[in-house]
Amino acid sequence: MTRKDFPSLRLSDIAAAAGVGESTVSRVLRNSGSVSEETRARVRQVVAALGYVPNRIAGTLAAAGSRVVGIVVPSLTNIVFPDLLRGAAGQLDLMGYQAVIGVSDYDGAREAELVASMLAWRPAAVMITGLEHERATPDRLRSSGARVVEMLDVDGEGLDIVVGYSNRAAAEASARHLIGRGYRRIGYVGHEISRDTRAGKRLAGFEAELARHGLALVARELHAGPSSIGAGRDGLERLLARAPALDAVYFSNDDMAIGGYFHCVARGIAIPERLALFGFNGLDVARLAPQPLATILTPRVEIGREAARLALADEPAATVDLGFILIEGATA
Amino acid sequence: MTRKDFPSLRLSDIAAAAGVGESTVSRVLRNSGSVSEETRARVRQVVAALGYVPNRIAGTLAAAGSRVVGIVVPSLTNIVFPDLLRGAAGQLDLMGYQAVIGVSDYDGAREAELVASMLAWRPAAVMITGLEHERATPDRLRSSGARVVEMLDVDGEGLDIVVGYSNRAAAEASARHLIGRGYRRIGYVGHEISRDTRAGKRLAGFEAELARHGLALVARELHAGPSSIGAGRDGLERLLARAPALDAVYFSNDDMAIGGYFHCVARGIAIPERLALFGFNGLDVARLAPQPLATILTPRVEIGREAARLALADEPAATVDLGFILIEGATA
DNA sequence: ATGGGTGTTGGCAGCGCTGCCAATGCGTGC
DNA sequence: GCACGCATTGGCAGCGCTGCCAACACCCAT
Repeated sequence: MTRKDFPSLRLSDIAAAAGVGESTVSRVLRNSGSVSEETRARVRQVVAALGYVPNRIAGTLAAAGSRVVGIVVPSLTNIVFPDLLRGAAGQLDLMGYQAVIGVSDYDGAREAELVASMLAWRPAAVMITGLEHERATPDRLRSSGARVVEMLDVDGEGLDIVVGYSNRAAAEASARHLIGRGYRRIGYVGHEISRDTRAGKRLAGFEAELARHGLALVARELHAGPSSIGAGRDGLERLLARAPALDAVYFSNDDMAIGGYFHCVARGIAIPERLALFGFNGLDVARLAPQPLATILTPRVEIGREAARLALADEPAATVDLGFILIEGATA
Repeated sequence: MTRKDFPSLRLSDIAAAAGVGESTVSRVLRNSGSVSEETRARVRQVVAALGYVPNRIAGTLAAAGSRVVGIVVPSLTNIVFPDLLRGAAGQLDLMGYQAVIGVSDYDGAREAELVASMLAWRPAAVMITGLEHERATPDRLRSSGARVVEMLDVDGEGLDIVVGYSNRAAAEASARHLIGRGYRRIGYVGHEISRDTRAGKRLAGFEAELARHGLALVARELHAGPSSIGAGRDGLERLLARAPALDAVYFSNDDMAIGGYFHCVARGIAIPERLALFGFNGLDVARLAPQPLATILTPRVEIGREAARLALADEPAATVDLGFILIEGATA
């Protein structure tokens, strides 16, 4: 079968077949204006019989306002972002909008490009993650007329709507928890904090809280790449080789922490007696491990949902902090 | 700041500012046709100075062919689908296309709706998962003129392009592996196989292979909901309560299997001596566990990438089997 | 009978771009 | 000197729909 010149049906075909005007068909399809029950039924029947699918490209152009929302996430490898997407897509769907996605690989330039190409679709809103963006991005967004939602971080200035939690506060809470349990020789295993700015903020918050208690990180191990279970596993191994006397380790997130946990189990390192572990995100895998990981549960799906809702609501700019929950677990 | 009537720039504004015709600006923006280097530079400069973003809605309507591809996945909870999306989105991006996504929650009716609403955007292609769809879906797709790619399963008839692996063959290989290792009292822990038809095919293939060796499943436990680590953990617990003498368990996928593994570790059940475990998908978490899970590695990212490539290539319908790799691991 | 609602319907401009065609200027070959 | 080809450019119809306005039929109150 060839792929060209498809004789696609148009509104006027339906109008002709139903013996009504185009406007009437349009009204029926959009459930707007008043149309008699009889006419409505007839048009519906013709639409179904011919299998007509309205062309939303044309509709959008004419109506000057698209039912599309662009979403740019830094990664799809960490389940955090699919969770966010899930919340957003579900809510958008409910409101009759469609999600267009882009993956930036934690690259600001890539994000800028993706935002630009999404704006070409004149989306009703653009949803991005974090508050730090390349120079051009805010300007482009502002002059587009689209609502903008920044997700997952409330530590800083937003462009329009911000929905997330405080990475700083979460890290501080983590530090206080470890200190409260008596841990003093604390290390850190993380990934590229220059690209993942939220992880960077957590590290900064964690260190600041340690400092307030007269402590400092004993050692740190940074993986040059995105977070992963493997990176956490290897990272902890290297960290312990350099600083064997640690009594606790703070990880940049749960992926890393689960890797660390696996390393300890494999090596027979007693948790939490010999070494305590603390993560971030509250992933299923962390919460259901034989020893539930001490971590911070973030309301990712809710953030996506609320972000989508606010993006399409006609409300003023605002910052919404959805908070987090510290899960004590059994590893710290 | 109000959100209405944004004085968006149009092609004609750029043309006027640059002192050229609209066609020339259009040619510059699309790198098509011949334009003198001098004019090209001038137009580019004006576009940059004014921050003009072409309206792709209008462009698409005029050119009758959109640079959009619709992707419908059943879930985002299982990392398998984000992986698929990642492969697809990356490749689409490379080819200058945009991905519009929908999540069907393993519901055929929902899938049908999502497909319909995507077709309203006149996508160049639609990518969906599996070969089983609601009655209306294939008809709609066929009459849309869009290329169709069905992913993750090659066991059956496809509509157009099919990219995946054989769930049946993978399950048979799993069964042979367990049998070859001497396991005979085999159980199954799975999730709703009526909705996740690929998991259903694996179960059928597994049982068929057992039968060929004169064996049958000793017991099975089905969770009434999507797969998850928690479901696998609880499922194995219930299964063992009913059938304590099992020597191996086949899981519907790695999420379930990891849950089972966690259950065994928590309960001190020796793996694989007392009980062998076998999963499906080859997730990171399974491969990096203290005892790597015996599982089947599926090329999900590659499937997404290849599916996107073929969807936009001008080639005839075809089925591409990207195979799978059996990972022996340490749990079976 | 008249005027003015009310519900229903059709006509048509125009959304911002692209594709096609015509117009122009200029160099070449005979 | 003339016809022709080529590179470059501009004009404009039209993609399929929506929004606006006018038209019409009917009903009710006056």
